[in-house]
Amino acid sequence: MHQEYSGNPYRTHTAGELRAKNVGEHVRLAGWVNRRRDHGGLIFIDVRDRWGTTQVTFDPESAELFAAAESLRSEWSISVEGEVVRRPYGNENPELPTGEIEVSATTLQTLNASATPPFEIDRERPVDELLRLRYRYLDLRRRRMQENIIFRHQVVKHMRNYLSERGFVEIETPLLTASTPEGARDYLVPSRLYPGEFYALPQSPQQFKQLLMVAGFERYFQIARALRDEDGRGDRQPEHTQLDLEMSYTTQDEVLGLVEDLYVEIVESFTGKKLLQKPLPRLTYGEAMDRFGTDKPDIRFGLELKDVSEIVQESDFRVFRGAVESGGSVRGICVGGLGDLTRREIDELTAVASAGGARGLAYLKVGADELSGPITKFFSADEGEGLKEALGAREDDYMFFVADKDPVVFESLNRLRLHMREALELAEDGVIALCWVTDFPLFEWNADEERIEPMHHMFTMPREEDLALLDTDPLRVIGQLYDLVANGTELASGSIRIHRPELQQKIFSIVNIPPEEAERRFGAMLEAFRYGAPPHGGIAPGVDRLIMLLRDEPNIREVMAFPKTQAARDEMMDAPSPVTEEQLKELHIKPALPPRKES
RNA sequence: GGGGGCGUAGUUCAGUUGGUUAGAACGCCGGCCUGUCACGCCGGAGGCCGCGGGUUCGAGUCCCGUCGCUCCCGCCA
Repeated sequence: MHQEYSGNPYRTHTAGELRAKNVGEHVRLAGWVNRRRDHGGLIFIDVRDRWGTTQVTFDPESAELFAAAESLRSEWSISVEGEVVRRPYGNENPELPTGEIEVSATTLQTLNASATPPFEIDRERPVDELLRLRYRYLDLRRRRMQENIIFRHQVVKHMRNYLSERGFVEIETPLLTASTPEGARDYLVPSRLYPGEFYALPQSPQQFKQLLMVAGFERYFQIARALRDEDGRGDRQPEHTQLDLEMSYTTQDEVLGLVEDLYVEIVESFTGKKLLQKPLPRLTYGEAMDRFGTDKPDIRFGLELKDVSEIVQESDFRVFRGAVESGGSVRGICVGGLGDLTRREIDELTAVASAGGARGLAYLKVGADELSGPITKFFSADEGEGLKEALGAREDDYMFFVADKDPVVFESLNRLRLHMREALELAEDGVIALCWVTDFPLFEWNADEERIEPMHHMFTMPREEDLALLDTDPLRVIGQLYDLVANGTELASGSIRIHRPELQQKIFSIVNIPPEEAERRFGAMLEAFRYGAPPHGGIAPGVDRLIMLLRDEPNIREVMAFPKTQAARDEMMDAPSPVTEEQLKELHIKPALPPRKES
C-alpha cells in the first residue's frame, strides 16, 4: 500500500514498499537506523520504519555525506534521500521484501540522535520483563510487538465494522461509576466534592448496557475497558478489554450466531489456523462437566471422563464404594502412550490430582489378559472388564480413577487431563477448538458461606420452563447463560437478561439481598425496568485473550501496549505513586500507613 | 495471603567442592576494510555478583532476612 506523502518533508515512501519497479525514482525515506554496516569505503544503513526496512548505501564520493553516515548509530532517527537502484547482480537479499533494490543516498538528515538502547531493538532475544516495561516505548519498536499491536488493531477494526454493518451503535459508558461489591474487588477513586465517598472504576459496563436497551438503542457495542483489583496471572491484568455488546428482542441462539460468525471470520481471515469444528459445537454445562470435568473444556483431544460409579459401587474397594454411597461418584480417564510409569511418576500424577482436591489417585494398568496395579485385587473379573469397557481401555493403557464428591472428582480429573495434554503433547498446534457451553445453573451453592450465589451475575434470565423451580428448588434452575471457550480458556461470557422488575426482585431475594440493599445498589436498573424495558441479552468477549490465542502468545502482556507488572505496577510511569499532601487533603484522605519506601 | 523459579558487565548468560586476577557472546568505544545484510578483522572500556546481616582465614558460591521480576495456588461474576 503506497500512501501519498506529497509535501511531506521527511518521506516520499515507507521503508517497506520499494521494489524493482521503483528503480530510477528519486525517493526520501524516514525511520530509524536499524543497523549500520561500515565497510570503510562503503556504508550500508538499514532504515526501519513501521512498514519494513530498506537498505541505503553511502559511497565516499561526497566526503561530507559519507562522514555523516559514519557517525550514524543504532536507533538514530533519520531522513534520507536518494535514488532507488537495483542491487548489483548476486547481492539481492531474498529474505527481504525490499531486497532487490537499495537507495543510493544523496542527502542525509539526522532528525534525532539516540542514546544506546538498554536492549537490542533489532534482535528477537529475551529481555528482562522489568526492563521491557520500563522502556516499553523501545520494546514496542521491536518487530514482534509491532506486529502484535497492529494485528490487534486489525481484529478490533473488523469487530467494529462487523457490528456496525449489523446495526450496532458504539456507545461509551462512564469510567467513573458506582461500586457494586460482589465479584471482583473494585478500583476506587475518592471524591473531592463528597468527602468520604468514592467512585468505582467499572468491572464491566453491565448495568449501563442494560440501561441502553431500556433507552432504545436496541443494538449496542463498545470496546470497553474492564478493571479489577485482583492479583495478576499470565492471562490477567488489572485492566483488560472486552467487546461488550447487548441486543434487545433477542434470543440466545441469535447472540450465539452473531458471535460465532464473527469469530469464525476472524480466525479464518486473520490467521492460518484451522478451526477444529464449525459450526461450533454446543455443549451444555452438564455435558461439559460429565465429559471433561470443567465448564471450559479443551476439546482438541480426548481423554474424556467416564462415570464408573455403577460398576464399582459394590466392589471390595472401600474408597470407591464409600464415595458412591455418600452421594459422590467414581470417574476415570484412560490414557495410552505412557509406557510403564515409575513410582515417582505415579506420585507426580497423584499430586496433580490432589491439587484438585482428590485424596488419592487410583489406577489400573491394562495388560494382555489381566489388570495390574495396587488396587487390582479389589475387583472381580467382571468389574475389571466393566471398567475396561467403560473407559474403552486397550492393552498398555492406564486407567486413572478419582472417587469423591462430584466437584472434587471433576476438578481432579480435569487437572489430570490437562496435565496429560502437556505431558503427551495431545493438543495439535495451529488448531483452534471453539465451542459454546450453555445451560449453566443459575445459582450455585457456596458451601463456605452456606448460601446461594449467582453463577454468573444476578441479571441472568432463567429458562422459561424453570421459572416455577425458583420457588421450590432454585439450585436446579438453568439460566440462559452461555460461554465461548477456545482450547480450554474462556473467551466470552454472556446471558439473556431479566427485564421485568418483579422477577429481578425475586432473584435478589433468593440470593438473600434484602429489598433496601437491592434498591441501594441496583435502584436505577430496577426503576428503569418499570418503564417497559424490552427483553434483551448480550455477551462480552475478551479481546486480549483472543489476540493471545490467535498470535500464540503465552502472556497477555505481549498483546497489550502498556501492561502492568504482575504486582500491578506501571514501571514506566511509576504508578501507583505517592501524591502531595495537598491532593490528599482535597480528597479528605489521611493514609493509615506511611508511604512505601523507595528501593 | 501461600508455594516454585530467577536476580553476576548495557543485554543474554556461564561461573566446578567456598580459594587467590569473576568469564563468554552480543552491544558499546577506537582503528582497518568498496557489496554487506547477524558484515569481517584488530584493539579497548565496562562489574555494589539485587540489598542488608551472618558463618568462615577466605563468600558470586553456604545460612538468615529483605527487595524486585516471573510462574502457579488462593482470589478473579
